[in-house]
Amino acid sequence: MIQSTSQQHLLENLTCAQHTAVTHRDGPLLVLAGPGSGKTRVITHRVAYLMATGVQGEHILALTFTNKAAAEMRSRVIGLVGAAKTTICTFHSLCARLLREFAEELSLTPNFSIFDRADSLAALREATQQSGLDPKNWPPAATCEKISRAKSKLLRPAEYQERANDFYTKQVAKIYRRYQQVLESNSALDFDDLLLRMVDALRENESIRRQLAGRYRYILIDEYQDTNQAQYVIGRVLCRDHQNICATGDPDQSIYGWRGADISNILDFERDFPQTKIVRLEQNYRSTKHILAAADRLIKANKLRRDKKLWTENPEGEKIEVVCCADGRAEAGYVAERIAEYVQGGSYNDVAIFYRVNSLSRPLEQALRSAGVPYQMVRGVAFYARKEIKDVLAYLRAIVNPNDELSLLRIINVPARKIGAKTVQALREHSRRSGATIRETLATPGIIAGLGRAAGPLKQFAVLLDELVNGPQRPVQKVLERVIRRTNLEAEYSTDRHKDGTAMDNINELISSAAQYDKDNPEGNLEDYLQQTSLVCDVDSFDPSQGAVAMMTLHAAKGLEFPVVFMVGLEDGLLPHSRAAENRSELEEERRLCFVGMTRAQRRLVMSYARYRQVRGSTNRTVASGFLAELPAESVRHCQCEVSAGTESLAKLVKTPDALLQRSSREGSNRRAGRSGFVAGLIEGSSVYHPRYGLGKIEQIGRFGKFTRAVIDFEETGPQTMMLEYADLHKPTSEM
DNA sequence: GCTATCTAATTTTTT
DNA sequence: ATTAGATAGC
Repeated sequence: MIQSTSQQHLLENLTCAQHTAVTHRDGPLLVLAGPGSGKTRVITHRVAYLMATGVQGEHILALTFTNKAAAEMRSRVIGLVGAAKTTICTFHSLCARLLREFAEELSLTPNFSIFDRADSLAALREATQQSGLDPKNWPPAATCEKISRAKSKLLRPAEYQERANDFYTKQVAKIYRRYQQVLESNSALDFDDLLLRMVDALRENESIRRQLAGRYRYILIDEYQDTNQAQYVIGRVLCRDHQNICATGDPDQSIYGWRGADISNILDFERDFPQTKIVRLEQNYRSTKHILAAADRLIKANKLRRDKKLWTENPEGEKIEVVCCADGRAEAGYVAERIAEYVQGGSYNDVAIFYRVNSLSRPLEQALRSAGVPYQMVRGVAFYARKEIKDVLAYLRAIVNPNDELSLLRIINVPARKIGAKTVQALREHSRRSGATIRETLATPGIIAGLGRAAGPLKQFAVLLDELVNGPQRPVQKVLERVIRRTNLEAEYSTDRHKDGTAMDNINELISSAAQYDKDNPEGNLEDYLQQTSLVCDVDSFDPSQGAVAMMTLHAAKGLEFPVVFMVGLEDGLLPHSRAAENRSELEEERRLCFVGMTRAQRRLVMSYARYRQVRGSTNRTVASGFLAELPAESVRHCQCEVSAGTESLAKLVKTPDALLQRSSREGSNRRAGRSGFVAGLIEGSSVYHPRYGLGKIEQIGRFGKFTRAVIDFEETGPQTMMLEYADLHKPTSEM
């Protein structure tokens, strides 16, 4: 076969197996790719190769699970072929986009809102009450999970109800039905609906299916082991005509079973798609021999799996370190110390810390902060979950989607404009009786006038909304600024004794992200912007170029790699998590999670556990994770973390202060509200030690809003005013 | 209607 | 330990 130079260039430096996967042209292809085996490279080169051999870019669809992965893939494809019209995105954003495109044929309103988890919970609370049940006995969070699982298995309320045998499930079915009505009346879809409605569209509307099958002639799906039933059907139906589906994944890295991911999708791929070409990528280019051998041994303990051999030609490297620490604080201090020592002012990018549950990040944050180690927490959703951000976005949603009552009711009294619960209740009652939306009721002077002293504020609110709706709708940045100014949110958040002023910082951050959006999407509009913000996830916010240590959950770590990895909290009940230890398949998923974490490491891997761990305030004795015992002894070095680092070692330097201050948390950007009131029994005259300013005496101490404000006279620098948070203070140990 | 204080419930992972 | 929701007092 004659190949052009550009094609040859694409195939350079590929191993035999990679070459096969890249050059496979038509028909189903399954790439079983072990960790660090060059999977992303295969996908991107395959896309480029398809294009080099005559496939139009716009006929290629590559689906990922996170926007981050999509962005990464897109930039790598662009690096190979230059600008491409290829669709590379997540399942959810593809569906959101297509549902808007075909809204009319699907009798959907194109400006539908996308409810995130918090919105869904609110809607569920509503649905539970409407079903005559008390949310106390039917917690929305639990119901939400049930419904989500049902949806990911394509079970509608009717089918779910049919299958409900016990009382509890029957009630959930009732709530489920109601919940769908609530979504419907808000013109809203939740995350699962995006997939579900797409499945419906593809199954029931042959013309849409045809169009899309013609548009997307080559389909690539990454992390196939994490697809759920709905995603499986979407992939399968889209390629029915041409069978050009390329799935990549690794059954050993399936960690989303709890979210409805069905591992049998990848295991049964050959059966679903006859004449599948299977390519196995087992050579690892990422990790040292010790790391890979240990991870491989661990995963071999899983019974429900097909064995494969992972191997590498990389050097042997250092042994894995398994560290036993006294408690969580000592563990965090140890990690911080080791990082500082490893990096030595060099590149913090190289280091990552993983944990099973988010709550473990707290002591780590404190330790890193006081050790002066820059860090970055991968928690994108947390930003969009903040009150002030949700408030501003709710205004946008109310503008775009007049049926979105959830958003409307959220902001009807934000900032406070004297429209209280009673008035809202009355308003809803009127709407319910007349069948009109709240928005319409708001525009009916006759009704408003009958609502007593709230009439004025309601009228003003209606006028405000109209103004916003009729104002310019782009660029998004301008719309945001207008909303913030006109609604007085700006005044509310900046001048007000609003916490510590972070609220306005966050809003400003939102505005600059909107500006970025406008830049990236010259054709963008509000709907699209809202869609993007609702579909961001944790990893999306991770920026490896920041020069900071990355901290994230094990789930968020998938797909990433770092030269140095710390895994903390290797304890029974935490890394196999207690909620997952009940049955074999859940335990095996925990083991896969551990496997995923370990295989992120390139050169160094440190796994630690603490003998005592604080859970919800109280300290408990722990047992080391059973997974540690499954690692091969010859690749592991056990060590003991002798003294708790940080606080206690500091204490030894000091004569006898009454309290130790951590480096002030107000300095960093990662602020967290502390506890109110006076702390640690500090009074005027108390002596304190601060890691930066040294010894000092409290001259004045008092309350400042939620915080304690102290003027401290330091021996070195003289008097300083400091805001103290509970989290910043420690009692020195007694034996000094 | 708003605010400050008390209480109960919570924590597995997330598109 | 932290936080959301409930309650009481302004």
